[in-house]
Amino acid sequence: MSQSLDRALVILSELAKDAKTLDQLAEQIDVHKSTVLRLLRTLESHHFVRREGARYYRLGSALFDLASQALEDRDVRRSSQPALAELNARTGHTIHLATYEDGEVVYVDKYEGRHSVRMYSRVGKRAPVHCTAVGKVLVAAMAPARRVEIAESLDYVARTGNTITNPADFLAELDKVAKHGYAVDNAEHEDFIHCVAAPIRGEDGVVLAAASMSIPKILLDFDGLLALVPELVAAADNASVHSGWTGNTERGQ
Amino acid sequence: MSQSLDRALVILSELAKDAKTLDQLAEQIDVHKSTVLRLLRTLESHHFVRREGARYYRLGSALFDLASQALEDRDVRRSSQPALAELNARTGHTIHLATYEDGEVVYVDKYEGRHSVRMYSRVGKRAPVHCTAVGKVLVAAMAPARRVEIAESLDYVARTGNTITNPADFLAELDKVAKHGYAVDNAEHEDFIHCVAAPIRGEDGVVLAAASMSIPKILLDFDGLLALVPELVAAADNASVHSGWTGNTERGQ
DNA sequence: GGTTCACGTTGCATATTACGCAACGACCGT
DNA sequence: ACGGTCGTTGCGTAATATGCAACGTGAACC
Repeated sequence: MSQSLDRALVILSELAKDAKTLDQLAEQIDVHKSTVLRLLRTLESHHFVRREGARYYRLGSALFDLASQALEDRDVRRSSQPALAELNARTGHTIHLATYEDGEVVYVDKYEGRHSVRMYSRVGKRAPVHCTAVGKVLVAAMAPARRVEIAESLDYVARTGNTITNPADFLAELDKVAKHGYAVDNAEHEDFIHCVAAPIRGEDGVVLAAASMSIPKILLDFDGLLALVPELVAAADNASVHSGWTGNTERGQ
Repeated sequence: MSQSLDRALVILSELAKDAKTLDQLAEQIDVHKSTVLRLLRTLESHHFVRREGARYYRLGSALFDLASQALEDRDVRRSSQPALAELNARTGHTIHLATYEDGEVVYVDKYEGRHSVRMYSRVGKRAPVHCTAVGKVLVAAMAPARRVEIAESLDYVARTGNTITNPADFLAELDKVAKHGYAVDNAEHEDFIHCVAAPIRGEDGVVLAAASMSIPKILLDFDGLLALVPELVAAADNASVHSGWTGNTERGQ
């Protein structure tokens, strides 16, 4: 809708990948150097980008200034922190905290695992709902009608051989998730990793977010993964309590 | 330089303070609603803002996506992490990691203290160099000529009764800092808080960043603060080693 | 249940604003 | 000293963002 703003935002995404020169940027987004220069100058004046030496541009400090304010808003993040940090410290596995945002999952927090297998995830990154444990948990928490609506609007990109690729299977999976109170991603997103996830609830039992543990398959087989479910659910419930959840703890099987 | 982009960036800062409605934003930045709406739509399409309900706008996930990428770039942050986290865990005090960026200090990382006295600082926030311990450390590390240049370009806003308010005093302070290898902020920035800071060095001894401990005066008097200097310096040196510093450990007194 | 706000939203005409161009200038390497 | 590679500038043009006024929509109130 606003061309120059749009271009500026594209520039920011480009710079996120790597520091770039004016010419490189101009070529990549296919606009004249002078235009890019003007945009960069405006961005720079607000500290959204900074120059490195004479030619390179990098993302600036305003980004993490705004980001840390934006994150403080997300109360789940803070209230879940102790429980998740503890789980991470005790198990040494990678923990993600995620929320649902129009058709996708957004990672709101991440606790790096000790066995640092490079995982392509990051706070702020988005991922599909159909092939992630957190995605399943979040959608499973919605009203049946909404589930169907979402299930039918998805893209079902097959990330691995195990990825669910049609609405019917996805809805069936969601039923299971809703019944059991946790979700599994059996290498449906990335080939060498499987995950379990559980919901974090706030007042009135509304699901605010989902917490997951991601473990390389080489490190733990599927049965071993399932054995971790109780620990994860316990941590998620603990986080729920700190997030305003007052529902009964003896959840019906 | 680019009006619409400029306005959009202002909108983002406004939203950082609090979620706002279209009308509120239009009034605050003094442009027509329809204009704001178009900007918001573009921002929304890139996930820089998100709608909350029908009327409220909030900062979106793209911000922390970019921010975490931007922060990963700043290697000091990662390499200093273990040493600073340890110091924070052991002492329970608030630790800041900061870098210098055109005339100001930028907080790159923060480890919250246990005695959670509300401090008005945040990752990404900027602060003046003349009244912060980290600022003194960073400027003191520069060549004498550059120090003078900076000292003369500063604003010297008096934040408290102790704030240094002229170039001569600031330069004298910098000499002391350079000589001792650490800096003190004796309630020069905020009335009830004093700090100590030390440099973190990389290859060739270049100062990459400064680490500081901030402590409420009620909790510890000035002598007590000074007594913490060795611990801080040790942690900073440790961080230096992990940041590529190979200089001699027996620094001349 | 109807009336009234308080918003968000749309289409359109205007000129302001951002655009691309081409020439300039700074810097670096040879 | 020369060529090349970038960043930078001024300018005329027209595309683009703007403000306006009218329209929807939802909630609140009587």
